[in-house]
Amino acid sequence: MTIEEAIKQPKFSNEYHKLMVNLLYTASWVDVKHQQFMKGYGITVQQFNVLRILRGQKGNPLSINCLIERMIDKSSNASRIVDKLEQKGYVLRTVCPNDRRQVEVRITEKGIEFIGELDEPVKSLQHYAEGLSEQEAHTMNDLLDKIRNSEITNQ
Amino acid sequence: MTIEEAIKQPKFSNEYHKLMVNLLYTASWVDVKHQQFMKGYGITVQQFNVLRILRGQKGNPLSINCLIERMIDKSSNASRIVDKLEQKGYVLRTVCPNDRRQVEVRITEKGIEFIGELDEPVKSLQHYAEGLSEQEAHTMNDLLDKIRNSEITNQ
DNA sequence: GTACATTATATGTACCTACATACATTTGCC
DNA sequence: GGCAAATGTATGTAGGTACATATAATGTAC
Repeated sequence: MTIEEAIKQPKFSNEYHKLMVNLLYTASWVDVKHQQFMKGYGITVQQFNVLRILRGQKGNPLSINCLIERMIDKSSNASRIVDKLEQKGYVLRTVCPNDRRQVEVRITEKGIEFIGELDEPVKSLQHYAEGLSEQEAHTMNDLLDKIRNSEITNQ
Repeated sequence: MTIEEAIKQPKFSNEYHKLMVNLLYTASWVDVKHQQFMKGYGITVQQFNVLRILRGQKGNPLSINCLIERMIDKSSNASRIVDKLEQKGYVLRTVCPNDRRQVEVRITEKGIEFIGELDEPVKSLQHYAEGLSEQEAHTMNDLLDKIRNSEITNQ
């Protein structure tokens, strides 16, 4: 299905307008796929991403602020996502002794086990990109970076 | 800024994983830009999109269902978005005489005037894509379509 | 034409997000 | 040390989203 068919708009004013719509539409489409997948494991996409970031720290804790820096969607509320993960027993929160304003968040054994079970099935989500050749994926990565970085010249 | 820098992840397991993250991150980035812009006009992105769809109908009404088909984010609640637009006086809702289950939504004069004021400034949002050449934009549109359409073969 | 399924929209609910604000702690300056 | 600014996190609130369900109108089989 072309983007024109997907949103029943026969034509766009130009290739750039079409690109903006296509980008938002496709990302939303991918996001919904992720949501549906995660739901089956009783976790949200954001919670999963935080858990995966923490696992990547290999036992070292991360402050809430550092967590936000590493999140894909930085506008969501990291504090409350950590709340949910703590309730599930997947992470532990402790006040940092050096700076008592900071909170050290670290993944628990239970969290590591849980996310480990998702490693294989989660790879299937990548398959959505694998309709592209590696060259095409590379091209697209470059173009996405280029969109974000053309901002300054366009102000 | 590369996607690696943006989310402080030094490397991805492969180009496909990177692409999924990059796609979601970039779309969220663009969406935030749109949100911030629309906020200045007292309207949300979804409300704006609905209003623009209705204007495109050139006076003809559209049912809620037809509206959903044309929306970029189909999972949002069209009924309540129309509520908000009706409260602002930008659209009118009437029961369809032929099928009294359906609701005909049409844009008002006030709505047309309002959205007309946004035509020029809204073009600036497209500029985010204009860091790309027309050829690159075209390539990217094709690749985005390809991602969504490779689904079937990946099931 | 009655019963049942289908369609179109609206609404209730729980959760999520954006943003403003609060609160505690630390830092820098005098 | 005392005070203002900065920093890090949490929370309150309004609104948005996902999904289940409700309501009403229409279509269909008999």
